[in-house]
Amino acid sequence: MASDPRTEVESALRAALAKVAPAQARAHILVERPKQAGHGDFSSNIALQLAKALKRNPRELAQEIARAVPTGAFDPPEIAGPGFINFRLRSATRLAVIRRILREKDRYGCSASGAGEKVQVEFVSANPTGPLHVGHGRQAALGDAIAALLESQGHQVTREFYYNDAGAQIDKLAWSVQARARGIRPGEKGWPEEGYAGEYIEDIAREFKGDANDVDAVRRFAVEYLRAEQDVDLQAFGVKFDVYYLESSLYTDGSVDAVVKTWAANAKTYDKDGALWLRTTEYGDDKDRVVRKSDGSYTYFVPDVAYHLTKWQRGFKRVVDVQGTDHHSTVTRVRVGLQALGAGIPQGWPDYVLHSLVKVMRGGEEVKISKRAGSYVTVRDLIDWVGRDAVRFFLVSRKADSEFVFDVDLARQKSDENPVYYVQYAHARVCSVFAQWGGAAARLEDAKLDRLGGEREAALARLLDEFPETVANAAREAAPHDIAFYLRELAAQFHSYYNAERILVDDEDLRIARLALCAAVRQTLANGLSLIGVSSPEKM
RNA sequence: GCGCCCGUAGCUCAGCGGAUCAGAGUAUUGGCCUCCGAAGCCAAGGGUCGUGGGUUCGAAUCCCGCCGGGCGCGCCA
Repeated sequence: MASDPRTEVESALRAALAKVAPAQARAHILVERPKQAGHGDFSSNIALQLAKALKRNPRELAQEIARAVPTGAFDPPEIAGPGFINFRLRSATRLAVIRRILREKDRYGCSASGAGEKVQVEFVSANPTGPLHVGHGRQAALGDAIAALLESQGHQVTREFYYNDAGAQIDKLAWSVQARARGIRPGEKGWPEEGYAGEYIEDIAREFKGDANDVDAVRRFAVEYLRAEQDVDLQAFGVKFDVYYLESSLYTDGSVDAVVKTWAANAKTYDKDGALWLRTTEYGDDKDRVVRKSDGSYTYFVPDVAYHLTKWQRGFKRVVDVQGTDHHSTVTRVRVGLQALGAGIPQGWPDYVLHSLVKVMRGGEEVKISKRAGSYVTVRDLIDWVGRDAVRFFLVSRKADSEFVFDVDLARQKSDENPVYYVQYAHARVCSVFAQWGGAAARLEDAKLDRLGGEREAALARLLDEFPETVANAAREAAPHDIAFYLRELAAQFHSYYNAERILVDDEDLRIARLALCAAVRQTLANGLSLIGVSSPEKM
């Protein structure tokens, strides 16, 4: 079976290089996809890279390499600009991707490069002290998409949610609910200091039927209540977790104590001011960190390290933690704490995807509060305002570390100009053409693809061929926004094609060929949308 | 003050292991439905890529300074 076009170009260049410049035969060959169709299907700057080392004029060198390239899948390459070698595929080579997509179906874009390796994506990890906020929404959209991307590359992925069910924040929650159950309102005498003032506290207090004096019972009820509520929201968002990991379990099963003992055994700790300290400065931290406070309790990062140790012990060679940038100081500490265990964990492990916060704009103003949560906009608010698909598409269409302004009016009132509808519409349009055609899909297998000689058809095939490497790259970089941008581009190319050419023409061979191309577009759109958790409607 | 991140069209953002990288969407303006869905297409205007240096044959992209913004700098989580 023929390899894909990119590989053909790479190996052809490699062969040419062996002849022209044997000393550089092992040089890294970068093959790019030119943005302008006029520059062909693939392009390499190898002559520019090697010109200096070989003391050659780059254009002449390029010329020589180009002449030495074995052709077959493409036309003889051309030299352009300062010394680029541009490759134009033969039409049949380029269009072969259509048959590949129709054959691979929903596996198109997948690969086996992950080889079943266990990886974990931890995201959301919201403590059950209130409804999920928009930041959690961004994490849910990012984390779920990153997990799907890793799955597509053959990894065995675990989606995990970690939460603190027993700390000081939870006590605050319990006291707030308890006060509310006793009829005390926020700010009144007897209201806990920095208590939670949202309307949901009142709901929980009203639902609680036990003894309000039993703060443990109140706590259990409130945690259970909020966990259930968060699950409802996550379900509405289309996100499922494989594992919910409780921080409290790390204390009860001895993991936390074990971590501290290991540090001590490794001589990484010392006593000072009645507290126990970890020598994190040995690993580049600004200053040493307290492990056990003078009151005997542990600081938060100890269970954090214990938790990550369990991830390592559970066999996850790659772990991606999705968190807000406000947690970036924990990155160093967790990694350092793991190093100090001497467990053979790599220095840069785990990976972190840190996202900036989301600012919600509506009616030209920033929305800072919601009725239910009090001090912030919730995931539920966003879903109610613009729908799940739009929320998910919007929240993954930006790099994680860029601040994101979520314009509710753009996503809602002008829904026809919303990028998610633009992409979905392309999908629905193809479906509509097929509905009108009414033929059997099997007929597409024999499509005479050589009938597709148009420039727009070539452009579409080129773009379709890029999908697998786009997915692989997005998975490697944990960057779902690449998929969102790809989808918009593919939808644009398709809409343009659709407006320029009629699909259901009288010429049967041409009609079937065009339908095959459309089917490939539809499949690729659906595969991409699925990766970012957005539906592919057949009608809109 | 220190650390990390970010400054690219009016607005929201891609591109940043250098070249074929000045881009998309939106907004504005002008065209396109007796014909597969106009939730669409075609076209125009709009940016010295925050700023000043440096490295390079070549910098939005790499390095340094400065300015502006975000986040973090607890025996809080």
